[in-house]
Amino acid sequence: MDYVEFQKQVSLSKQDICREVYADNRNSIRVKKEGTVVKNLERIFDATLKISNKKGFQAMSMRDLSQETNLSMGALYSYFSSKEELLEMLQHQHRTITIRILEAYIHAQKDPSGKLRIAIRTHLYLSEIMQPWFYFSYMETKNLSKQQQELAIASELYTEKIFSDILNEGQIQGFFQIDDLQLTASVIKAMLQDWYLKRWKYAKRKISVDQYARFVLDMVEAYISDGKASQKYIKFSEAKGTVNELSGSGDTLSR
Amino acid sequence: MDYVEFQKQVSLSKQDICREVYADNRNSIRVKKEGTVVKNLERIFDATLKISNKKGFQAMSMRDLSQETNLSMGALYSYFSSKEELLEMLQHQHRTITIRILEAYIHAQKDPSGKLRIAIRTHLYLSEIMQPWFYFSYMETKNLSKQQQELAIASELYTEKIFSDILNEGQIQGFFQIDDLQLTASVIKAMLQDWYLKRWKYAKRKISVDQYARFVLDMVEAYISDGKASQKYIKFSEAKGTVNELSGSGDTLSR
DNA sequence: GTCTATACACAGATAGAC
DNA sequence: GTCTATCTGTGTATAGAC
Repeated sequence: MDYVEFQKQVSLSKQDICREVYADNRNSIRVKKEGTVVKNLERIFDATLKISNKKGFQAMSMRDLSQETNLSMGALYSYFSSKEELLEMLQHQHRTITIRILEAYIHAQKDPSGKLRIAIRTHLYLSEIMQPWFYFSYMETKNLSKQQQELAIASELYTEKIFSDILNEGQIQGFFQIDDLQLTASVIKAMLQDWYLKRWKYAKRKISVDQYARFVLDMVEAYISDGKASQKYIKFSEAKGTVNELSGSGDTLSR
Repeated sequence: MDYVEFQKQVSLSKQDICREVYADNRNSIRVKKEGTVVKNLERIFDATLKISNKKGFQAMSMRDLSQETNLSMGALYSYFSSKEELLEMLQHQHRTITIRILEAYIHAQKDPSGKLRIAIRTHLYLSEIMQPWFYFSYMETKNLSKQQQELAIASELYTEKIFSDILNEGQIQGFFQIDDLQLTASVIKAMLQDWYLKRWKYAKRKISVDQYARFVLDMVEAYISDGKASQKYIKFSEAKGTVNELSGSGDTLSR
């Protein structure tokens, strides 16, 4: 699987995301026509991510948002009851999508080597498609309430555990040779995060997400491989992995 | 060199830092008694880092800062002319100290393996001593002016170049075997950053900075080593490195 | 469903007493 | 050198017209 293939498979559109948000918030959103809601939520999310990722969510005023979306402040407040709620909607949606897609792809794999490979690629590819969402979630965690911060932390640890579970499985089955599973999973996450946190840098250098994925895999494999045998196995298994297609339609997220 | 040894060598105290800031800003700081300035700057910096790292610099009001420092708002404004200037002081000081100490330690090393090892350890140890400063600089870059943001980016790239230069030297001398120098330097940085960005996580798991340093070194060495020979060389060279002592006095930064 | 106009709380910053 | 009191702009949020 490469990035182009991943994009086709998930075809995760902005509309899809906004429809899902509407479904989850029918009570708090005062506007009732789905078409209108989806259209405006898309503008609101786009604008929020754009402005916040430039100068921070706290620094983005509702007047800024009003101008960027071409919606009045009154109109904005019929889609959420407070600025904080807008923040929570974005964070929640990001977490939900990430977990869902990551798990779907990993579960389609049988062996630990394939799982590890696909987990790393899926995370990178998803963060490529939804870069503004990933960046936003990371940088704006502080602005959440205590309660919502706990959720963000739990999600971070959960994702890490997905990786350490795979590593553990591979260790038990004798494919990997790892001293500290948790620490290994932790730095894998750090490398994945760098991709969306330092996007400007990689873009400037014209590093593609596939190049980066290849690099991370090489580095991780060099560390966890116990001699030539298991290393050969991993390299070989990269060729034969397949993934079930996932549902979705509409145009893709881009930025 | 381990962390305890590093701490003794640098003995980088809060007073030292504040004295330096005073020296750099004699014109803009209205208070003239050095003792008073140093004492109050220390309170101001402590409070700013504490509040900002919890809820963000933008979200910290001058009234928050006034309460935490036990200084009136009027008093605060005799140490800086605007909130933005306070931000710049912290960022500038952090960059200056980091570069100075990193370079001092690296230049004391002869061979690339020693340089790489000491560069990684020095960066980790310094970010351990000054964790609030590192975290702050990373998270608050957005709030800087365009001009100041350029400086922050330049600094980020400069640090990365320190690493890629070392890797390049090792490559030329035949110790390292690396496909992409820049990408390798980039993920090394990502791993170093994770240490101060996710401090809560490592603290909870009781991972010491020395454990983390050992782990990063192992991972990097596994990747850049070309067979057993060079790997042995690196491992061996770890034992014999020494570093010149650096000046400084007073109590150490802690948090 | 969206707009305009406005309430009112709080931000950063300063003047002048002590 | 520090404080108190206050100026003025901007923030979030809402009411009520259309």
